Amino acid sequence: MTEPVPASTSDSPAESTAADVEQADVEQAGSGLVAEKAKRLAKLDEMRRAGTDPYPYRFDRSHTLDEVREAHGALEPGTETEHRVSLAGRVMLIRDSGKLVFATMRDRAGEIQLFVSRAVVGDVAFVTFTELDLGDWVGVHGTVMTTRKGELSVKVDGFELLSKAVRPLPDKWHGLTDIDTRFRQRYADLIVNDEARRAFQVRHAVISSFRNTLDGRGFIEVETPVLHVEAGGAHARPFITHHNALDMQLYLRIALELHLKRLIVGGMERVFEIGRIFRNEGISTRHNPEFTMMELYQAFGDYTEMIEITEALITTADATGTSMVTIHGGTAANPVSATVDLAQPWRRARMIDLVHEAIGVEVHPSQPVDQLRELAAAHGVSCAPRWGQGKIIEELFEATAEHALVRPTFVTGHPVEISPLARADRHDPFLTERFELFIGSREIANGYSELNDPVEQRVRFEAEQIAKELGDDEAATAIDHDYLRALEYSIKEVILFPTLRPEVLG
RNA sequence: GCCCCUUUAGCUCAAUGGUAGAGCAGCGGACUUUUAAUCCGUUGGUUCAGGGUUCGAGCCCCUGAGGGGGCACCA
Repeated sequence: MTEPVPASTSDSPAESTAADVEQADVEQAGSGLVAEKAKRLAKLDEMRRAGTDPYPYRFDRSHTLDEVREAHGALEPGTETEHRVSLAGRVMLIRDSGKLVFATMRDRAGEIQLFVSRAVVGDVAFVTFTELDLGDWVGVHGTVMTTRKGELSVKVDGFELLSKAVRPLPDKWHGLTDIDTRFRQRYADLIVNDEARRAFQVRHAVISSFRNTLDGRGFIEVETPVLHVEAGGAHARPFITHHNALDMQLYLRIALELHLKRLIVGGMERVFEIGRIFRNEGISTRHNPEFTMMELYQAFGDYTEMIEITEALITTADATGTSMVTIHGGTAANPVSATVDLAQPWRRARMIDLVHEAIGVEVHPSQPVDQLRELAAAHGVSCAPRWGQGKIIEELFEATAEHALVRPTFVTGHPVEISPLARADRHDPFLTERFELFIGSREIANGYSELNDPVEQRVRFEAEQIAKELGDDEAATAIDHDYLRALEYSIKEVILFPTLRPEVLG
């Protein structure tokens, strides 16, 4: 990054040039990178001496690169048009063949080839163009054409540097592969890795679709506090912070739930929030201390309606333009892939039935606990002494059935023991009206008919000894409502700047 | 937190304990339809850090740091 010279400084650019500053670094480190930067900084000084601003204030483009491709993508090879365009983009590749230079330019939406002929732009401008570096941003003027091979190009007749890149790009073919470097220098990752850019476009499309879908169903988007007096709504260790004026300890929220429920109490009937939450736990490729979660709550419905909404949210968010997707799941040792048409109805199955399918033996929370313990042991699941039937069934499910849930599957009927907030199944008092959506062997959504009997809720909480959840009683006991906690985004590939250990800059 | 793997040029990667290399990028040269352009030449290194063994360490040993994977926990 080049710092602009402050207007008040008495140093003139000629007395203290960027190249001079860099020269000290050359002597210090002497690496190829420093030498390369020094060359590019010297070019900047040269341009300024010649009266050209290497970082001009503005460039008015006529089209984005995908617009040009859309309008002229069908041109026959060897076509010249009169269509004039002004385009802006970053120089990604240069192919110099003497008196003719080809360059690949890219903006956020596409790429196009620049056709720069010495005979067209003139000797001086041609040399200037060949002095561009990979990574520079340029604005070009010219006409749309195709080469003999049919490559859509712009025959450049004028151009200007829009922003000089002082640091070289990563390998033009391999890009950046080191995951650590990709996250630390996300800007470089976004420049060279198509998949990195695409992930965030898809993420935006999905969230935008969620908003549209919920808006169409009468949901209101809200923002609730991030700073909580009590960190509730989930089981997780919170971040602790402090408010000076109140001299009070506060927690960063670990869930959206508590305030959204209060809004249901207040009669808003249908609300949702897409918000950042914070959990002070381990960091891994799939766990970031801060991540985005969506929760939505609807009064008067039950969990079957929430299942329907969940399926609609995802099938409507066709960010890829097709309902056919390939899903990767299974385990690391035994990966499984499935190509699925999301438009087909998704399977719904009770947890106990999935366990039955997997091990060939029927299970139910009403069974004697010793019987389930033996079954668990037979499948390599070691049980803690305090575990009841419900917990053992869940562990059996995770050990024997979960990995096979590659296609979207709603797992329902979780045992009461492991679902302290869910209402009992109206047909089976040992189970709850709850679901978890599994896609690719991973849980991505969770919801239920909420327990709304205050006495029963208190009994459950006390039985579970979940002290932190007790703060939720006020909201839970005041009204009759159902809720869904739905979709969560959890992988770092959709987080632009994941939390990393501080980098030591040499 | 535990186990395994890993860290070499700007990037992607090599290198039996015996002079640290290649491709790309960069630099110089040739080329007016290339497209990872091609061809010829060429610069560039605190081999993550600190100790140790050895005549000699990128390589072996110890300690530490960063990263990746797995387990545990979760989302």
